[in-house]
Amino acid sequence: MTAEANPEPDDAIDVILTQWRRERPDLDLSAMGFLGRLSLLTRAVETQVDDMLASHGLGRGEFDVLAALRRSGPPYTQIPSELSAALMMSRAGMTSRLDRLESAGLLQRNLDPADRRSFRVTLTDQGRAIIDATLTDHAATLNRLISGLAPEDVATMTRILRTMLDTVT
Amino acid sequence: MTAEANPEPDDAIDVILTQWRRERPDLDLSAMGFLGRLSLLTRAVETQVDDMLASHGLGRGEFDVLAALRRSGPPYTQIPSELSAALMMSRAGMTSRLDRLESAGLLQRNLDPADRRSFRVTLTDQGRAIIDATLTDHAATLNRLISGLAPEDVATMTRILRTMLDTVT
DNA sequence: AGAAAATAGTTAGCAGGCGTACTATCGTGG
DNA sequence: CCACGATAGTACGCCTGCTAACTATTTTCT
Repeated sequence: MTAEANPEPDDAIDVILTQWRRERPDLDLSAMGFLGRLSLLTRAVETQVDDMLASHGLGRGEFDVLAALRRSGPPYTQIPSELSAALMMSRAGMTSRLDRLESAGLLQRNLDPADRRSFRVTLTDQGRAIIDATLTDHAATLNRLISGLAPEDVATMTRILRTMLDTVT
Repeated sequence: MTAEANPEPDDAIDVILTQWRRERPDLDLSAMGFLGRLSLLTRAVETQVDDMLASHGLGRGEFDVLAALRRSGPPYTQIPSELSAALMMSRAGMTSRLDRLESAGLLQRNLDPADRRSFRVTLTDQGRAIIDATLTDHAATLNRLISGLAPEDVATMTRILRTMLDTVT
């Protein structure tokens, strides 16, 4: 590999693909480069988001719960099953997230007058303040992460990702 | 939203973005749709890969270790620190992965003649057989996941992902 | 109406990461 | 040449997710 002024130099994934070509020339690697980079990028994005959230005292799980309540609009109330379904996680996991957030004073569990098996989970004023501040920072962080991309590339990616999500799910 | 024959109907992310526009019209959401779909897609891909790996009796962590050893070529040997660095994880986590894989008989830890602090981790014949069979299935799974995409879309995505990885990392 | 099935939430125990602290060994600057 | 900082691996305890099992309640079906 002695290319001069190669516009796309080898990255970590290229190195791995070269190894596979040598060791397993029978494999069709056409998807591996794409999906490997997808995975690496998601990991990098999540790391940066997690750092930003940590500066607001939140973990990603907690942030997701507060954001789901916030975007549902006033009175910022959902029941635990709705939240676990919206965030694609187990109800047991939601129980412990809610425990943490309630201990931190960011939300309340009140009795559900319509269903005595359930609760009404509501943002406190403090929770509302924290999620609103964090969201401002969050949007800025995400925008910074894509700032190196041409706007048409963002549009293209969005279109393709939408297609893939449709077929994969 | 009463568009007829909309070529791109609303998906889960569109619904969320609509909520944010109503609740937080001050936020610049241009990155959120893109990165939200990126995250969802990665999650979907990982779920499918994990299911495939489970049918070979492997977790993703174990698979990654075996694959790193396999693609390093004969004699399929690395030291634990190399592996933890290559897989971007802590050495403590690598210790427990290696414990599991050694108990399962898929690799061996031998003394490193050159450095008595370290070990030489090597695939066993059984480990070699399992990773080779799993890799065949893995490549097929990844190719199936992108089978709904036009080849030029795969190339476009790869180019953009490469750019982003460069800037984000 | 009443039995049976479904649903809501929690608890308990397991899994697999991480950071920290520790021991053993290596390498290097005086 | 040897003391001391860096490095390799590990044990320990914590965190946060999961599944399974359980109780309480609601819904459905006959």
